[in-house]
Amino acid sequence: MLLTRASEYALLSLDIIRNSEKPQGAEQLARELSIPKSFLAKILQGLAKSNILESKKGAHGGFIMAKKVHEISIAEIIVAAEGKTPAVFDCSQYTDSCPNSAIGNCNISPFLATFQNKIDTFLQELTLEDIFNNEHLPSFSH
Amino acid sequence: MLLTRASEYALLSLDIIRNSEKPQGAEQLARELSIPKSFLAKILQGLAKSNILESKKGAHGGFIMAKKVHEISIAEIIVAAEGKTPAVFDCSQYTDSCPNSAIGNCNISPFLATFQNKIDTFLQELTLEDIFNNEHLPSFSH
DNA sequence: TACAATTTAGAGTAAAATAGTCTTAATTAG
DNA sequence: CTAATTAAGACTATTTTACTCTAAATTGTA
Repeated sequence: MLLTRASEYALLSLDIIRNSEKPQGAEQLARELSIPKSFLAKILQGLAKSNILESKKGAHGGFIMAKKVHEISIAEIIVAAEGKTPAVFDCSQYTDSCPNSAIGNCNISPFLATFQNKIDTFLQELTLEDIFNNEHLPSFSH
Repeated sequence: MLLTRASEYALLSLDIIRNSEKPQGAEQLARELSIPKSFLAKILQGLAKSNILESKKGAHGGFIMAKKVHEISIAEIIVAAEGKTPAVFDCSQYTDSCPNSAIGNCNISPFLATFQNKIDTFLQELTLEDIFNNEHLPSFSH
């Protein structure tokens, strides 16, 4: 799978946070979404580090949006949640077992690069605002 | 990652087989590509079952193309190699831990469906002929 | 000022997926 | 008949995913 639960939880959390006035705590969000609190806390930390969320420590603390929803791309959310760009196939991970030692330069590299680029572009052009407003999802008919 | 080594090995093997007159054996292909023979054999079996390759048993046996390269989509190669369609994120795998028990029907479902459909379409429209001929790779500029 | 509620950081763990291996059986050209 | 090959399926090792746990730092409020 291209995405893991980290991205799922990040997006579901952001959907709640964007609609809240007060800071939302990890525990509260975890309860509302029925997902593990410790795991969610880690993910929210990542979103805060990436300046998608702003965190408030201490009593009545929690997380609020650090930017407006139309200023946040889905790409940056996923990168923050996953800790890396979601890859179609990462040759560089297999440096010592690449057939022909042709990393990034074999016969299937152009295809992989095109495919990866297509995904990157799609995710960069979509904002957090778009995905909760179906009409704004880009069509894929052409 | 969306794809595993199975798809990589399948595509690299098909690139050799499509350019060969004689049936190519698993051992021969594995040597040429410097990849594990037993693993490759499994992948080639899958391609044969999916009617992408034709297998010839016995002495001087091996694999030849079962169809023309322009009749084989990249989608069907990947499905045959991976044993399933490559998924962006498969909710149905988490039936008993879906936040809100809203499988396929939560707030991020429309986004996931659109994303998945985009990938499916891209792979279905590409043929084995296309990917080794860079000029035919669809542009991603628009 | 003390305390309770919170985030932060980092190490640790269990389950699942990936990337293989190995063995035995079936088939077939020569 | 035999050597070369694919087919099938069980098995194993490594890596990734999906968490948990603990201790420390921060901060609003009594």
